[in-house]
Amino acid sequence: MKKGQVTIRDIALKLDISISTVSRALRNSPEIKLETRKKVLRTAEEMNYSPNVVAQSLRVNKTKTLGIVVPELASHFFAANISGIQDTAYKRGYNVMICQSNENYEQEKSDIRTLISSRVDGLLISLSRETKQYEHLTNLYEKEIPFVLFDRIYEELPVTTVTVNDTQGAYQATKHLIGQGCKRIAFMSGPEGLYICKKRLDGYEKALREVGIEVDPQLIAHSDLTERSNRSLTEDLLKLKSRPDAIFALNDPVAVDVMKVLKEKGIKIPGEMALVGFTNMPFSDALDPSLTTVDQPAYEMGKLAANNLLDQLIDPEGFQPRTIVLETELVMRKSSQKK
Amino acid sequence: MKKGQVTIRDIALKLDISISTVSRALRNSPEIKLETRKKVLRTAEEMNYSPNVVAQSLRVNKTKTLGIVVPELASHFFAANISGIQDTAYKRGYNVMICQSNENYEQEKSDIRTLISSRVDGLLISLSRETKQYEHLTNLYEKEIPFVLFDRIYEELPVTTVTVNDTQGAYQATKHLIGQGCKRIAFMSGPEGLYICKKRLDGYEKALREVGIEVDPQLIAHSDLTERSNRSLTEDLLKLKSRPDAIFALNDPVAVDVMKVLKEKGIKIPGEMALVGFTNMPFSDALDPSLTTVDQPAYEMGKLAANNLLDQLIDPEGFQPRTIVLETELVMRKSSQKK
DNA sequence: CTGTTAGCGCATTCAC
DNA sequence: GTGAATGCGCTAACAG
Repeated sequence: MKKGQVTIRDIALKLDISISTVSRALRNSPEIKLETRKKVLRTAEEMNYSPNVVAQSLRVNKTKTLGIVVPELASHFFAANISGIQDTAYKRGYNVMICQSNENYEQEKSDIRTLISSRVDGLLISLSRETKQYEHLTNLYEKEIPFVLFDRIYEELPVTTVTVNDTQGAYQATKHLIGQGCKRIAFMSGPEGLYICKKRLDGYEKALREVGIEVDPQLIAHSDLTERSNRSLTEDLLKLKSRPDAIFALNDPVAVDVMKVLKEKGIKIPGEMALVGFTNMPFSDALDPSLTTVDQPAYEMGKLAANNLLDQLIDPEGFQPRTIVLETELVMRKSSQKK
Repeated sequence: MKKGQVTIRDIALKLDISISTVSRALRNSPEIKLETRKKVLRTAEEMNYSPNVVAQSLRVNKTKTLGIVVPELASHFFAANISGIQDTAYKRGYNVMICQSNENYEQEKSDIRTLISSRVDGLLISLSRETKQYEHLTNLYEKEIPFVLFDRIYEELPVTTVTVNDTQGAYQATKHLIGQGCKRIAFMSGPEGLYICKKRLDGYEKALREVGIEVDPQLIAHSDLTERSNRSLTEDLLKLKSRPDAIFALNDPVAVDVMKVLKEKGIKIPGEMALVGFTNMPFSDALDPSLTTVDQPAYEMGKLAANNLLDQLIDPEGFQPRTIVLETELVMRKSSQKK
């Protein structure tokens, strides 16, 4: 921040009028003579005036910035979320401040603390995979700091949440595999506590039960989502006496790791093993075979989350928490089509 | 931002001491009695005090936040850059405020204006592909607002820049293709004005000249980087009487589009057409054939850019602009190996 | 070691 | 329609 920045005081001095007049003129207050306003606007322009948002924020007790906490930035899904949030916020005159928890609970708490100190007007949060306690969220709630949860949510609080219909998506995927004639469908999941894992497991089980296939715990793997873990669990699945004929992966990155192992072992996809992912990340269509997956509208999620938070900020009284669930869509490609 | 936030005044009142003592205790000023400090810290904790960074910023004329302007958030390369910046900033006590220009010059200008209004202490900027004028940058420079350019840079200003050695990377890639026996190597580039396009073209040409291959303008395509453009230009290359036997793509996303067209046409990769990308994005190794590419250390770039900006902020006198060029590394995979 | 005072830049009463 | 005065929460002289 430069010291030399011009202030409304400088403008007032130059025009020999009062600070308050300048302030009013700049804010297009109706009580200012058109002439004066024009004069002020012009000299502001000339002097290259740029309002000090920090001072404004202190004065009006609002920063017009949203805080974002995501597990990770360099994941396409979250990047797309943030992109949606940022575009929306910008359009409505808000800035965004971003923190990543790096999937770490302590970091997540610290991020929230930092953003609160920065007095963001509201928060958009997607939980880390380590997060199993939620005092930091109840705390926010009690302090009446507006926040919205998205994707990796916590359900026990009356706040707005935005997710995709994870259960439905997993159901569609599993149903599709069944339709392809698969009998032993494995689910390569993530950490058991994670919201999306639970929901997707529900959908997976529902689809199986519906056609009378018993859920076999051996076919459900809980990866910690590292490539190492994804790979070794895939190998474990392959070692089963009664090997699966399909794998439904928690998300596309996991599916990619599974695919790599299958290819290395010379297992034909989808012939010997059908494969379905979740997310529809870019380039999932460029894999070979192209990856069947459940499309998750990440940008749209970010947009919705931001718009709902902003609505709440603008009209706190009229606010009612919403549970927004976006529908998913199965994108059928080659990795699962046996016919 | 909640009205109910406790201030140092509240703490002072409760402890019946002065505001400044509280302030000093909180900041671990050495002139405060240990006992008082402890007392203050404890009640601050009890009262759930969170310092008002806005007020601090106004007072000290520093916000401890960095502004970031990137063309796009949902691109892995920039997301990884930002991740590096964010981690680094956070470690050194800074926040980041992020804007995306969406590859639009006007938006880029507007983003910078917004961040300046927010009084960020410094900026990290990667230019949009539309940016062909640079007054907004010279303007920043004249105002003495510290900023660093990365990846998509402008060279005519004495500011710190961080890039990879684009020329060298392109040279390595082309050299490698030549080594594989390719005789007619096409370069699928992007907008001519873009820094990285110019630099990579240099490397490409250098490698060709070195072995006495004449640069054929027909083999150099300038895509606008949309899938549509990438595809149609690929098709154009295939229609040439003297068809290329290799394509070096500006980056991995372009390479993916090229690969799709080649596969659709049944052209063997690398047999009939070798292919090399640039970036080493995630999953470029999961493509089939796996993509030979030039690795670009995006996270590292962000880290370096942030650290250099922060150094400049902390010691403005001792500051000298640096031109930081990271070395690239050719990652040889299947899409280019004929032997 | 601690308290008093001033002021960062701005929006907003309250006067006139 | 405009100006003077006040204070947002905090830090930093200046006193003692």
